[in-house]
Amino acid sequence: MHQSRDANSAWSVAVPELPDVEGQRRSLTISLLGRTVLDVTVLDPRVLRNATQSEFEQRLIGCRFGPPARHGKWLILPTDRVTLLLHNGMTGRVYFLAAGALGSETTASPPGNRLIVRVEGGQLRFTDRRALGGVWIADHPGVDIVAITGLQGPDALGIPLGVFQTLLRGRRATVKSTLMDQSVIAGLGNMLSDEICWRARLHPSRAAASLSAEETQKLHRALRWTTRRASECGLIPRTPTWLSSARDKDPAACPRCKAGLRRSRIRGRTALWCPRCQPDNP
DNA sequence: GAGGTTGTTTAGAA
DNA sequence: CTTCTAAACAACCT
Repeated sequence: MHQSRDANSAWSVAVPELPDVEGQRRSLTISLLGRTVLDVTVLDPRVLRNATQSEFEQRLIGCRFGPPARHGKWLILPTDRVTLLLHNGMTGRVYFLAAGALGSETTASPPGNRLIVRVEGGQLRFTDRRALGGVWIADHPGVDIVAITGLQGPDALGIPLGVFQTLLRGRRATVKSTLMDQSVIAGLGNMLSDEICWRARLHPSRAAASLSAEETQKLHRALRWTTRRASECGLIPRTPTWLSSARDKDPAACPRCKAGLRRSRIRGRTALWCPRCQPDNP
C-alpha cells in the first residue's frame, strides 16, 4: 500500500550519496564545531569498525571538534586529538540533536540509533537501521585515513573539466560504472549517476572512453550542475524535473519527454534511463 | 516467503 | 592492470 511507503519514505528512500553527506557536513559545521566530547554511548557495538567500545571512549572523550570535512561519501570529523570517519552505508545518518530538542527526539529522530556522542549543549548521533555504515577512529588526522577509506578519486563536487577528462581517458568501463567507481570519482552512487547520465542525454552503457569531446563536456556540465544543486538541498531532489522522481513509479515515465523509462543492469546495479533522451548510438 | 533493493568489500574469473 | 560477477553484510519492501 502506498500509505506505508509514503510514511517511511523520509527515512527509507533517501539513500545517502554525496549530497546527503554534504548536508550533514554543513549542518555539523554550525552545531558541532568547537564542542568538547563529554561522554559516549555505544548502543550497537557493530558500528565501531576499528576500535572496541572502551578504546573508542577513552580516545574520544575530552576531544574538541574542529571543522567537519567530507570526501565523497565519507564524513570526516576532526578533533584536536583524533579524527572520526563516518560512512552512511545504505541507511546511515549523522545529525546533531540540541539539548533543548531532546524531549521531542522520539518523533524528530529517525529509527535505529547506534551511537550517541554527548557534547556540551547536545548530542551527535549516528543512526543506521540496517547497520551497513560505520564509524572509524583515526589517531593522526590526514595520515592513516586512506587506509580506512580505501583509494578515493577526487571529490565529485567541484571537479574541474580538465581533471574529469583525464579521469575518463583510457577507461574501458561504461559511463555509469565509471561515475560510480569511488576510486575514480568519489561521491556518486546509483541514483546520482543515473541522474547525471540522463541530464547529459548519454546512455549509461556507453563506454566512457568512447565519448567525444563534446559529450565529455556535456557529462561534466551535468555532473557539476547535479551535484551542486543536490548538495544545496542536502539530498537528491524528488521534484518533478528530476529523474529520481520517477524512480519508484511502476510504469516510470521520463520527466522530460514522457517516454517509458527502461531499467537495465550495470555493474550489479539497476540503471534507470530514457530510451528517447539517451540513445545508445549517438 | 522468496526476491529485490541500496554501498562496500572481498574473492575469483575473463 | 582493468573490469565484471557474485556473495556477504542488514533490514525493509513487494
